[in-house]
Amino acid sequence: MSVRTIAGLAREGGVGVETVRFYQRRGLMPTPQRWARDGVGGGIRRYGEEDVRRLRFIRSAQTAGFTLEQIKELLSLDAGEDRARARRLAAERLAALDRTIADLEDARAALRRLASACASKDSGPCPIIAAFQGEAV
Amino acid sequence: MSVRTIAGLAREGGVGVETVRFYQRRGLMPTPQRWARDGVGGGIRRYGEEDVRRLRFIRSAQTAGFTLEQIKELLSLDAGEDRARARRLAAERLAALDRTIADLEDARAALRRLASACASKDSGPCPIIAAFQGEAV
DNA sequence: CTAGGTTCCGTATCATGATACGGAGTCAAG
DNA sequence: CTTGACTCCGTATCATGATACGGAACCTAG
Repeated sequence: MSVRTIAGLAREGGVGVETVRFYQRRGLMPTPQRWARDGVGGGIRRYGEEDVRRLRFIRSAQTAGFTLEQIKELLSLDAGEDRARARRLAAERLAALDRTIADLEDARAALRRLASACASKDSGPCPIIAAFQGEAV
Repeated sequence: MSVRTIAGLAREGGVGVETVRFYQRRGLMPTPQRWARDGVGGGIRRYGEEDVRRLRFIRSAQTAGFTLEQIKELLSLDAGEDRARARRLAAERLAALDRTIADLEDARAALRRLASACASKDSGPCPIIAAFQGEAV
């Protein structure tokens, strides 16, 4: 499985074909040469392991909260020389990520309060809004 | 500070005036009666503490990952009797939240790998994509 | 009582990430 | 050498959450 079409690439990356094409238009994924047959015209584009890794990286970086624009920059840095820039992007995202995780943990606590406030009985008012009020800011 | 206009409400809720109006259109925030003066015509709408709490709840619930549609339902449940439904929504979101937090922690680990892989020197290629490859699936 | 800042309201536009559509080209199996 | 699935490409549309605009009504200070 070293060479695949766009559908195979999409499958391995866990996205749809249209999404791969969307990334190509945005400059996040390469648009390889068409595999010309003997004569005229282009054929079908082929993709390799490198492309699968790249696609998976995009998904991971998205999870980390990078926007597609930032991911595009990271991809260009991957090959480039500007380690300082790469480090700075990583550090910024790391800080933002830590804030996000802290916020989500507050939210989790609120949800637990909500769940336990509504735990017993099957009817009667359930103070949903109140359960979210005691949050650390 | 018990009565305020939309601008005051927005400020206390940490959002813009247009956002409050957007929530009103979406049915997330009430559109109170205009404070009619003596005679004809409406006046300006006024908002109280209750509205501030409601607005802040919306922001918190958003942080918890609820969509505006789901938040709308939560708000209707807050006053209602269907504790079972409320509990189920909370449990579902809690599970999703735990998955999200786990994903973000993986992402954080990847970012740390990236930072340390690029730590020394100020130039030369920096294996950004590779830093994201060793993730727990 | 008038000038200015707000409010109100409908409608339009944006940003981000993705998905849909349709027609022409390509390919592989039968 | 056809048929049916897939590719390619441009363009259109969606979903979500938010912001902008513009004119009429309103309200308050001076």
